[in-house]
Parts: sequence; C-alpha cells; structure tokens
Amino acid sequence: MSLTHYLKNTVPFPAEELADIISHFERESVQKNKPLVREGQVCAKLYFIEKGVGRSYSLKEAGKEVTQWFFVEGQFMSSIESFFQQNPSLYYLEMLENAVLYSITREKLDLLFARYHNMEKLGRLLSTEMLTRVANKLNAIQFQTARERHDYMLAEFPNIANRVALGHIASYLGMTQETLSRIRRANP
Amino acid sequence: MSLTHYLKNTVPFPAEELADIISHFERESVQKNKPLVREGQVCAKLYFIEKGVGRSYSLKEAGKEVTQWFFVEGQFMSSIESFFQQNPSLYYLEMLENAVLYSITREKLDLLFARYHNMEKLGRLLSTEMLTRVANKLNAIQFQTARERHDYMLAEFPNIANRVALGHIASYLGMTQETLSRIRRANP
DNA sequence: TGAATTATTTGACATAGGTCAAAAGAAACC
DNA sequence: GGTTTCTTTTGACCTATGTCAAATAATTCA
Repeated sequence: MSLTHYLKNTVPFPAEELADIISHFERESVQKNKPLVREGQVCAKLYFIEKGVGRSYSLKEAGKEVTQWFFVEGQFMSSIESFFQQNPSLYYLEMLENAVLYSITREKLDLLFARYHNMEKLGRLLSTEMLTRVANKLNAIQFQTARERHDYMLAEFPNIANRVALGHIASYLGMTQETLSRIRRANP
Repeated sequence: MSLTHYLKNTVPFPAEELADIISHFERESVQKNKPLVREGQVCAKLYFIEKGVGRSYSLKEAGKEVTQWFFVEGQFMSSIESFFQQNPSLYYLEMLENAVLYSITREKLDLLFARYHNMEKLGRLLSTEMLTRVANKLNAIQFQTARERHDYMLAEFPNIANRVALGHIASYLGMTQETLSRIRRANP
C-alpha cells in the first residue's frame, strides 16, 4: 500500500495538505539485515513500509537475539519510544527483506503536527491503534499457553510464518524455537 | 493532582481553551468496588483520577479475577480500546478506594479534539505515553523472572503495594499470589 | 553441483513457577 | 470482644516449557 493511499484512508486530508505532507517524506530503498537503528542510538526516523517486512529486536545474554515486533507493508515502523521521547533505543531495527520505505525525521514530523490539525489527528489515531496492538500482545503473552500465542500471532500477522525465520517468531512469542517447532508439528 | 493542573502541564493551553475543556468534564464521587464499566459493555467515559486508585480486570475460568492495569491519581483511566474503538470492553473497571474522578463522554471528547488542535495534541501525547507504559509491562512480562517483574512493578507503581491487595498485584504481574508472597518474604 | 553454512527438528532431562490444601493472620461485623 | 469472613503464608507435589546436544533439512555461494 502506498503512503498517499494510507494517509487518505485514515484521515480525510485536503489534497494540498496531503501533497505538502508527502513532500516531507523521503523514499529509501534498504537492504535486508542492514540495521536502520542500533540499540543505544536515538531513532531518528519514522518509516512507512511500502514493501518488505521488518522487525525490532534486542540482544540478550550470550548475544541471543529476541524479536520484539514485526512490521509489514502499509504500516509505520520505528523504535517508537525512542523516536517520540528521543531516548536511546532499546532495540535494533532492520528489514528482513529488501524493502522500499518512506522516512521522515522527528523535526519534519513535528512541523507537520504543528501545521496541520489533521496530521495531529493522524498521529493520535496511529498511537491508539498501536496501543491496542501492544495490549493484545501483552494479553496473549501474559495469559495464553504457547499454542494459543501461536494462534494469536497468526491473527496479528497473517502469513508472516512464510516470510520470516522460525527463530524470530519464537522469540517474538516468548518461547524457544524448539517449542515453536513442536507446536507446528502438532498443529496441522 | 487536579485536572486543570495536569492539562496545563502537558500542553500549553490558552486560558479560555482550558476553561472550555474543563467545563466538558463532570466531577464524580465514586465508591470503591462499584464497577464503572462491566465486561461486554462499551466503555462510555474517560476518567481522570483526582483521588483514589483504580484497576481494570477480567474474569477467567472459575470466576478468577485477573488485574490488567492499575490507575492512580493524576492519570486518565478507561477501558481504552473500548472507549476509543467503541467496542465491547474486555475488562471491568473499578476503583479500589472511594474516589474523586472527572469524566468525559466520547462525544464531548471528540468535539474537543475537533475544536482544539491543542486538545488533539494532548490526546496524541497521552496515547504515546500509555503505549510506552504498556510496552514496558510487555517487556517485563515477556522477558523477566517473577522477581524482576515485581521490581518493575515497584518502579511503575511506587507504593501501590500498600494500597491494594496482594492477589490483585500478583495477577497483574502474571503470577500466583503464592509466588508473590514468597518473593516478598525473600526480598527484604 | 557440491561443500559450507544456517535453520529446523528431535530427544533426554531440568526447573521455575503452578496447583491444591491447609494453617495463620487481619479485618469486618454483630 | 468474640465470631465470621477474607487475605496471606506455608508446604508438598506437578507440569509446561526451558536447556543442552545432536541429527536432519534447507540455503547459500564458490
């Protein structure tokens, strides 16, 4: 889904606002597995994914990678707390496939928030939506068994199973890859 | 903390905007343990807590209550997804102490969002802040041991331990009350 | 294509935290 | 103030999922 399309569908921007907003984004082609942000850096940009899948992850003891979130086409991607609070990021951000992104810096975004009431509304709606998604995952992680969490994931990210490594999904779901592998075997 | 004070501290509202905004809220004294919202109802109001502690919780098998979140003085409280998406609430909402709240309906809030760009910004900032909090809890629940989660809770809700029942805190932290009791004994 | 690398599956065993039951302590109420 | 009710603690035992290690399977790339 294109950025223009996405914006129009979310808030009814007048054409000239839309054009100005889009003009503040920059198109980027990025290669898979090249970190967009590293842990400890302040995340400088908010990305919109036109094509590709991305993830945020962190390194635990013994260099073990733990995936925190997946981002797919038609979604915004960032190390959200870092980008909005300008704190050092707790996560790495990378694309898992060669991808096409549209990026915007914090300054430009703030300018757009201040300039257009509609844009501020978009920001509010996106935050609220993300809040709902994170709350859903929290619910899954806190109250569901490994198998139920696997089902939650299929609903939240349909078809991601075919695009990303089992180990990434397992850590996203808070289980080992051995456990996920056994669940897949048991679930037809 | 009063609502006026809180609003002023978050976004620099001109005095007349502030007065108009405040006038759309209603002061309510509510008794402890009386549900403000029941599971399955659409949550009609957003509350600001001037005095008291509240929680959201749901009923699991065998009528077991599971606390999902705590809300303290100077915070907004609601069944957030229900209030903003107008879906049936997944949770009950109640105060755990006799309390003083300021409430606003969705219609009035939407009117304020549309009327004042500043208000939209407040909404965005609150969403983002809540998102950060939920993400922090998710991180704790997913990656930390029972003992570390207990420490996370002390940081997120300092001093709540003295105000609410151990069983409520245990279920909030995703552990049994027996486990929380043993942690408290072990941690001086 | 075939060797090297990386990802997934399988098996044997360990453990944090759960469950169930009962005792001890607090709080509420007549 | 003593009885009832609710909350917290303690103990014995159990289980879902983790850990470690090794065997397959799938990808990558010379």
